[in-house]
Amino acid sequence: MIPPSRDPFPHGSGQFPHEERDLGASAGLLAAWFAARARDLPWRPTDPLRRHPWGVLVSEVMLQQTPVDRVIPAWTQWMQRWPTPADLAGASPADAIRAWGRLGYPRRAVRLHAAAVAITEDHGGSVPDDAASLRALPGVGEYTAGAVLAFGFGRPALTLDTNVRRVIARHDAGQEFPSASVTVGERSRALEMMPSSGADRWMAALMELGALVCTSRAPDCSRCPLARGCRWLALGRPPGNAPRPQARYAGSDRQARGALLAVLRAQEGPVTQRRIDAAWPDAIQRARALDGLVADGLVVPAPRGRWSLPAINPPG
DNA sequence: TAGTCGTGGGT
DNA sequence: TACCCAAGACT
Repeated sequence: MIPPSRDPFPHGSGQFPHEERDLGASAGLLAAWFAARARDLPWRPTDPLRRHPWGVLVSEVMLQQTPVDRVIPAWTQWMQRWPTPADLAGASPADAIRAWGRLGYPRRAVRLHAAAVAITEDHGGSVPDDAASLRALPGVGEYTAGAVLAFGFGRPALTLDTNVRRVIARHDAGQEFPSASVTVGERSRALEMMPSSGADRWMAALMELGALVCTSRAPDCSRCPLARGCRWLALGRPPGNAPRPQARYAGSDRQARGALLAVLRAQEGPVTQRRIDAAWPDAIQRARALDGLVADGLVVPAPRGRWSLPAINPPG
């Protein structure tokens, strides 16, 4: 059940006041803008016949909460080193964690490696092209599965990421921010608006618009191709339900984990407990962080009380 | 569902 | 200086 106050369309789509000019009706304007302004990102092949689902999957996992500018060089090196899922599956998780570098949220590297193993063992080395199989891969949720289907295979799949959801919330619902999580109403309305052909480009264009123009903090409505039909702009851009702020990072377990893992990444072999102890001052928090890293498969115990990145694929 | 999980650049 | 934010997934 959706709390009425969180649903951007509390009266249902049938009574939507601007239904005659929602985003679906502006697809042409959006397509023209995208053709002129889309960034040339390396995982976006200019030739639709040369789609690369593996490259798309790698990019989408890297882009989970990490800005595009930092993903580009990491993705390029990753794809040169592991051009197919089988190539990555043949490497160790430790190699993947080190190649992940400082993209952040390194559990994603472990999951991407595990996904490569699953693709190799269960799907003949080819990225699966159905939603259920994609969702079964480690680290692949609703958004990423849709993105692989749409951008990797050209299928008409929803990619309701934070950008798309923000553009829809503003343009169609007149609200500054979308709700905390995707609602069933959002899915159904987006499906209704999705064009019958070129749905993948429509999703990519909405995403690009949210990333470049309709940004979270400083939207530039003067450069927006959809400004004329934007309900939020027409209402005078009223402030809305701001998303919950992130937890403080300084002094957090996350920072402790990052400090410990940085030591493991920098050294080729196992690391002594002394080196671990020197990486974070608080012993209680340090132990908690190390436990978490082990639980996440980022660190494994080594002989003589030492610690290392997982050099061998875990069983299962 | 709300909390957890990195990192660095922008304001 | 302190936030704020970035193509989410998982529990």
